[in-house]
Formats: sequence, structure tokens, C-alpha cells
Amino acid sequence: MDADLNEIDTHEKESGFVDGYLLYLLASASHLASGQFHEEIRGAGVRVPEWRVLACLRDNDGQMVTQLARFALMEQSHLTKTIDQMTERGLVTRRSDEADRRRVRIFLSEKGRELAGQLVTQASAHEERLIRQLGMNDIAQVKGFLSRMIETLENNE
Amino acid sequence: MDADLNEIDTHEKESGFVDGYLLYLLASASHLASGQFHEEIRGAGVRVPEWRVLACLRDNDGQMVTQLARFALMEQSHLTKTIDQMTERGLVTRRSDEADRRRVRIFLSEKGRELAGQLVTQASAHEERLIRQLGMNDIAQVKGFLSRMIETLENNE
DNA sequence: TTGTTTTATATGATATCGCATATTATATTT
DNA sequence: AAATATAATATGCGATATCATATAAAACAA
Repeated sequence: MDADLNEIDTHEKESGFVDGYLLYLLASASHLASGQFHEEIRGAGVRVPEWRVLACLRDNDGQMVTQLARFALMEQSHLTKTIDQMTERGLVTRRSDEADRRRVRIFLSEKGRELAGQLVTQASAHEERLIRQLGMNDIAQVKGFLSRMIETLENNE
Repeated sequence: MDADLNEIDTHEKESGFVDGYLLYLLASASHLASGQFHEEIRGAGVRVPEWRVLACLRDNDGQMVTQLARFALMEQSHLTKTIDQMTERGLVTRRSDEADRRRVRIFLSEKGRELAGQLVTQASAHEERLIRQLGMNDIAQVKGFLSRMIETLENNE
């Protein structure tokens, strides 16, 4: 077991719970990998929630707030505030839905669309580097697993 | 493409960027899956960062702050404050390292260890349910991928 | 030793986040 | 139609998270 207790401290690995725990592995992998890219976008003056909003809108413009919040992995009230800031910066615009005026739909401005495009390009490049760095060839398989997982969890709750 | 424009809105899927983007898949899967369990622990009056600290200490008691922060996926200054609260609640104790008195080592109290044990039991049960719900048999493979990914990212930066 | 640099943690100020609820609009019931 | 219920977004506030830096100890250099 405890190989070498003579060296003072730290880095045991042993039979921990967390390092075999699916949710921890997911959170940890996500945290570390995203961390890399998040530094990159901070460099472009964009915060994580903003990047998520931009990416989601680029895929699907004019989403309503609640829906967009789900996709961008944040709370509705927080998205509302993020949208306020992004509106001030001229990245998005609000437009209330004609058919149901409770709904507010969010659209990319020209400026926002350009920025989103740039960031997506950077993200793609980063993803490519990352996958190469990981030296993994079963990426498609993993992505498939994650997609199915997401789909299941979205529908079952 | 746009099957049926007669139905008012939403749920397009199409050729989005994000739903094939590794970092988004990871973040999303983590968010959704962890969300389930996080509700559970909130019910036990425990917050997410606290749960992480408890689990990490249970695996490896007496870690120093900086190290623990990395494992618990949070910032050092935030961990310091979390430790303050957990100390007040009698879940952990600080003890400064004899050999190097800059270092502060965090230990579970009896109460903390019990709580950690309970939560780990709950987490295991939840994980089992989750994996069954997902109907996945290649879990081991996915865990392997994630572990390798984490290891790579931890070492390469 | 003394001065300088590096490392580990804590602190204070600020921004973000999330909960509860207010507001406004639509649906439903009577 | 009026009353009630439900839905979508916004708002206020308290908690949390983060940044920059302070404090303190150790390592290193002179």
C-alpha cells in the first residue's frame, strides 16, 4: 500500500472514492479542459457565461430567455442580467415575441455575430489541439456517450 | 430541414456547433448529472463546495489548502472561506503543519467524517441509479477516458 | 546574518450568482 | 367578462466567487 512513508507528505493516490466517481470525473475533466479555453476567451474580454450565450445564439438565434438559460447552463435570473450587460455592449438585442408578449427573444447583433464567429473558430482550434494533446482516437465514442447522457437527463427531469 | 414551420417555435436541433463541441458536452453532462445529486445534498443542508471538500478529505485527510482547492475544483481564497464556515459548523479543523508553518492542513472532525460517510453512501447509490438510468454498459470505458484526460491536463499545465 | 525572492494562506473589495418573489401576460374556469 | 391559475421575465437582496493584495513563513543569495 502506502509506498514510502519516508517522503514527507501529499500525493497519495490509493483507493479514493472520488477518482472513480463518475460525477467527479465529469466535473473535473470539464473544469480542467474548459479552464484552458476560458483563459483564452478572458483574453478577448469575454466572460464564460457570455461565451456560452454567444455560442448558443449562433447555433440558434432568437431563443427565449428560459430556453436559452437551459442551453447556456445558467439560471434564468442570471441570464437576464447577463443579457442586460451584453445589450449594453451591443452584442445582443431583446425583442418581445409578437404571439406571446410574455416571451422575450434574444438576437445576436452584427457585432455579436462576428464575435461569436471568432470565438467559435478559436474554440474549434482549441478543441483540435486538445484532442491531439490527449492523443485520443475514440473521441467520437465519448462524444456519443455524452450526447446520449445529456439527452436522457434532459428528458427524464 | 426546418421540419414544419407551422408550429410556432423552439426546439430546432440542426447543425449546431455546441452540440458536437467536446467542452460543451462535458460541461452540459456534468451540469445535468451533478444537478440531480446536488439537489439531494442541499436537502441534507450541505452545499456543493462543502460536499466536495468532505469527499476529498475523506479520501485523503489532512491536505493542505492549495492542494485541496485543486481537488475540490475551486479557488484557494474561496476554499479558505468555505473552510471558515465548515470549521464553525464543526465539520473540519485547521492545523498548521509542523514542518512548514506556512502550510495549513485540514482535517475532518468526527462529525465531518460521519457526514462525509453518509454523503458518499448517497453518492454511490445515486451513481448506481444514474448509470442504470443511462442504460450504459461502457461506463468503465468512459471513466477510463475521463481519468486519462484529467491526468493529462493536470500534468500538462 | 541580512536582504531578497518565493511559497502558502488570509483578507478586503467587487462582481457574480441564485433564491424568493414581483410584475406582466396568457390560459383557464366560473 | 371576471376571477383564478399558470407562465415568462425581471428585480432585490443575500450569499458566493473572484481578483488583487496583504501577511507570514521559508528558501535562497549576498
